[in-house]
Amino acid sequence: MRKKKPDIDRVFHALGDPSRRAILEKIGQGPISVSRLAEPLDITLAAVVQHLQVLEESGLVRTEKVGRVRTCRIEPAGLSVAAQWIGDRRSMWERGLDRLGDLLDVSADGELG
Amino acid sequence: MRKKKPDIDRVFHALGDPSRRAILEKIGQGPISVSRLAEPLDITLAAVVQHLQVLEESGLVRTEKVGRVRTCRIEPAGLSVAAQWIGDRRSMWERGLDRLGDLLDVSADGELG
DNA sequence: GAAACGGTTAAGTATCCACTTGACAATTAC
DNA sequence: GTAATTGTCAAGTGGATACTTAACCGTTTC
Repeated sequence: MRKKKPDIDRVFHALGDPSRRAILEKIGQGPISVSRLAEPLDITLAAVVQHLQVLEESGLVRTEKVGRVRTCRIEPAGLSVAAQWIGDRRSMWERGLDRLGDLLDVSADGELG
Repeated sequence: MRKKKPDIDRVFHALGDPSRRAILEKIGQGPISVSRLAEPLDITLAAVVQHLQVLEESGLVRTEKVGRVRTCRIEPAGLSVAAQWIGDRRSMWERGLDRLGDLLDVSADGELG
């Protein structure tokens, strides 16, 4: 099955790694350089660069090099892809459960955006 | 780095595989048995069972065995975990792009996507 | 009881993936 | 120019992961 990666694949795969999420969150606090990103992370610069490549290809991050410094920033549209995929299914399935809900035990749930 | 998997890890990792998403969507149409799930999928029953294990451990799917038939159904709370993680970051970052931008060291660039 | 059905499990394989090291390139500082 | 800074690239390693086959177990059907 393993072949090429559609967008949604890349995004979810990118988000599935804790180091990558840590990097994302750091970048989310504001534009930042690669080496500053690597400092607190317990992995080598090279590893961070590889993660950044994944994040960039997935559309979650945008980077730009000026002089010898590459600056990373969040690309919010990337997360939107995932958000929409999830949102679509969620509403679909929750509606579906309403129909069957009478027959099943949907008694105690308070989670709904 | 690779160690234990927090919830969010499992969910995103589970969603990162196309076969698993296909399985999810099928289950989303209504409760279904394992073998009926496998039929259209071009992978063996055994592989489907393994994917189901991942989906169940991630909280995206719930299964129940009656007699010799295991019935699979969606567990909407699983997706909620992912939805919330994304939602939190998304609003944070979108707000952040308006405000934090000029407070931090973004001195030399005024261009925004 | 035997055969068919529905699923489970174990073991093996090939690929992917996160990470490292180490050499190198380009920019900035001295 | 030389040295430090910042990042890039290539190759290698170990472990995870997606898949297969094949033996097996419990359930239903005959």
